[in-house]
Amino acid sequence: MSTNHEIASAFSTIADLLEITGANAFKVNAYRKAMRSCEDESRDLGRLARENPDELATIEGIGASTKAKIIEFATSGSMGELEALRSQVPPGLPVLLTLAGVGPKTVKLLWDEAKVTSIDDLRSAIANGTVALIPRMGAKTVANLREAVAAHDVAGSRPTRYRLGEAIPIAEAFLDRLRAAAGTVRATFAGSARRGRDTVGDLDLLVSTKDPTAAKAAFLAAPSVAKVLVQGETKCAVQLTSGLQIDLRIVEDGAFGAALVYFTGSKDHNVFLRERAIERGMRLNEYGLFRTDLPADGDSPLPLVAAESEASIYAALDLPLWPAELRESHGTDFTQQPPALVALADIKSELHAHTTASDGLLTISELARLAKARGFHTIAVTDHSKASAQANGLSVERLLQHIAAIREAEAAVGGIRILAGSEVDILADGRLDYDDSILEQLDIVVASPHTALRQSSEAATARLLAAIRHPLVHVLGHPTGRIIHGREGLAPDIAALCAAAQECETALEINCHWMRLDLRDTHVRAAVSAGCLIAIDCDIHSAPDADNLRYGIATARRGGLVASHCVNTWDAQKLQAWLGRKRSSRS
DNA sequence: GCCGTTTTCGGCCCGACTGTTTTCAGTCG
Repeated sequence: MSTNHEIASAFSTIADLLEITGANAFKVNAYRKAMRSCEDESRDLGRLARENPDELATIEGIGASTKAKIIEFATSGSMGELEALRSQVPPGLPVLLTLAGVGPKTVKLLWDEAKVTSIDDLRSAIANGTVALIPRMGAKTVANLREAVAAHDVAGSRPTRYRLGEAIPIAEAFLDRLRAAAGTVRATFAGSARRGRDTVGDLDLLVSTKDPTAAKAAFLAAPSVAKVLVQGETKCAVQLTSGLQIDLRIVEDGAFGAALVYFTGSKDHNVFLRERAIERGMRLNEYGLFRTDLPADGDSPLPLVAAESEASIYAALDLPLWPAELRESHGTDFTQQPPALVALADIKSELHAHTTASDGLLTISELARLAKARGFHTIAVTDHSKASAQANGLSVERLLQHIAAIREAEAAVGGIRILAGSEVDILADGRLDYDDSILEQLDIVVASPHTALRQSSEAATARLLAAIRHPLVHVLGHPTGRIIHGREGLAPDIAALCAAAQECETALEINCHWMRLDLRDTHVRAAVSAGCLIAIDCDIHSAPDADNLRYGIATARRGGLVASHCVNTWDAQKLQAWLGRKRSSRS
């Protein structure tokens, strides 16, 4: 676990323990906000605390107290406050907060009234009737608790997050159902999926309709629904057989924009918008933006200012419309004009793709036709190098034959530039898997780490810096090698990589596969602020992989990337010039 | 605990649904 995650986790635990002990709710919130900021910070907080501690207080949500705790953790490896709280609360108690429908008040009640200090205690107390004797614990609540404990036994205590590429297709299947329902006007997904986060805790769907009953019925009747969690007039929630929760909000079409703002979040961004509304004598909720500063007129409704579109609401709050992917709290000044983010339609080339020569499923020609069909002017064939034996990596002899085959295919297919390239392994010590004399014969070199992905941060930094600075390397492929929910990957000094990449004009890759998304959003933000070039590539092994582009775009947008710094948006001439320039600058 | 061109003290978003109650507390997003 990275230092940032350890610190975030400590703040999260402090928040949980404070909540159970009945501390001020705003204090609890402050720790939760500090937790999110630590998770989203691209710099290493341990290093920052030791080398430049004053910087800590400039991070959104970090003040004097949390700054001191970060420094304490960085120097001593623990937090006194956390240990003190732990001594007051039985260790098995915070886990109860993960039970569905159980919050801090319920945990405290169970602890005080039934001496429950763990899931096992709760299970026994339900079974022997102790829980039913507690005030406000009716039959229904006890049954819900029993069910929550059973669900916990199946799923484990960790709330599962779902990878974006797993969740989006499910969302779209539900949207198809909703759009087919009578009366539906608009339907879309919102929440963290719309913000393009690499994983989502649940899915949030929004529908505007003239027939709420039909929308609700279509939603609840979906075949993958295992359990209905909530069903009201405007709000429903279900759990799928996979465990994924889907929330649906039903509104009139006139309120679609307000509901979309509310349901897209982030939570912190909603708070920001609502506070800004208050400052201007208005109130923002999911139904619209309303004036509250006019003389009260009995029971008449508040005058509506804006509701039908997101743009109208932002405009009425004197704000430019911010793209969903940037609606997070990173100390962003939302009164400023947002960057013109790179979009799917801007992408004109794919620079990382495999063929049957190594571990891909497509031939060179099939790959080229796929890229051509997408309107790309260039596709790079970058099969694995010899060290990736498990991926049928190419020996030098096979690579040379492959280059010739690529030239032939380019002539045969026509109408698209096919670059002869390689995804060359970066060996553990930073050397590349082919000699320079071989690499020189290629049009493009993507250098990627595939092995030794557990080496130290220092070793990883040195290894990747060597590749970035290598004069024959154009792109650093999936720089950390992480697999979401699979492996952590390398933890290099991202700032150092970005500085070198900017200097050498080496592009850092955003690998679009939803299991990778590497670089991740926080890294892209660091790369963007360093002025780096970014490659957004699908690492195509089979035709459907090309559809992952949207996930890489989402990650790029979260990082604030504009088209001009994304090499895949360049026209063929500019791309070619960059590929050649790197070579000619070789000393 | 954080934050600040009206504030260094006194605020801190807003509403739906559920279950248990006869008006509301707790949870969730």
